[in-house]
Amino acid sequence: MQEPTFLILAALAAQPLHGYGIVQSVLDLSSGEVALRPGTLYGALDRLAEQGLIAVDREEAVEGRLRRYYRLSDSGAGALRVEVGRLRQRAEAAEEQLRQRPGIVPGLPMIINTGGLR
Amino acid sequence: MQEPTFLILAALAAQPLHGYGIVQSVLDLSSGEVALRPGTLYGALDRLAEQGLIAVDREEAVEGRLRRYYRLSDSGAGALRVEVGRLRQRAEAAEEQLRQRPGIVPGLPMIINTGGLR
DNA sequence: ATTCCATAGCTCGGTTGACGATATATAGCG
DNA sequence: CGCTATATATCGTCAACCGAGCTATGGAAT
Repeated sequence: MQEPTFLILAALAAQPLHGYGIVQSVLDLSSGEVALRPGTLYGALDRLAEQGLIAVDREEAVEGRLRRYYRLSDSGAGALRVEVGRLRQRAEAAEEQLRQRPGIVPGLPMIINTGGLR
Repeated sequence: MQEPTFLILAALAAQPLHGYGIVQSVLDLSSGEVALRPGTLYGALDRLAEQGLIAVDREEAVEGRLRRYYRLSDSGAGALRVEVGRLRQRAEAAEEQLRQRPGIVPGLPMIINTGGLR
């Protein structure tokens, strides 16, 4: 699961949202780092609905415009929880590796002949 | 950055490794979940070297077979640290959303007429 | 008045990156 | 003799993300 997909599920975890609301929520959840493009959003929404991780909650007509609300399904919440665990585990493993990373080895002290002695 | 790429960088963080060694290390780091295929590995290795995140450390000839060791560059280590931070933040944000998730609402108590009164 | 921005939805084509399959080659084990 | 492990590499496919573009309304700014 990629980042946009993960964040869409996360956005829907708290409450049902319509497309534009998801974009706003994801922007918020990602500290402004992830701005979902329409292609990404609707592609993911179709895919996730097909997989049963999300479902259409309801459709509202507000001022002539249609608002389609999506809701996270129970299996979607499960998938999200699994993914959160993965992220945690990966982050920890990587940090442990970085801790073992050899830093700048000082080596033998360097003696520079400045030509001062003659 | 996707999971395989992230794990390759993580594997190289502790010490230089050759291709097959990376596969073993990634398997270990991911609790046995991620088994890198050759296509993924060598594709990623080429890409990461091109981006300057990794570099060829040395080449050894062991029993006629070539072993090409890769090493994480400083910018690669930086990229990995940034990514670890991202993962942490995403996991936390998603968990907070899940905490806000409405559970099973009990609703009004159900009164069932069993037909016992008459 | 007109332009711009925010809200709100959607389609299409391109690119990236992961994946599966396949190939090659050696060593060791059963 | 075949299987497994070690070791590297290529090819074609596919999923997913991205950018660009389109339609539409309402309010604010120019």
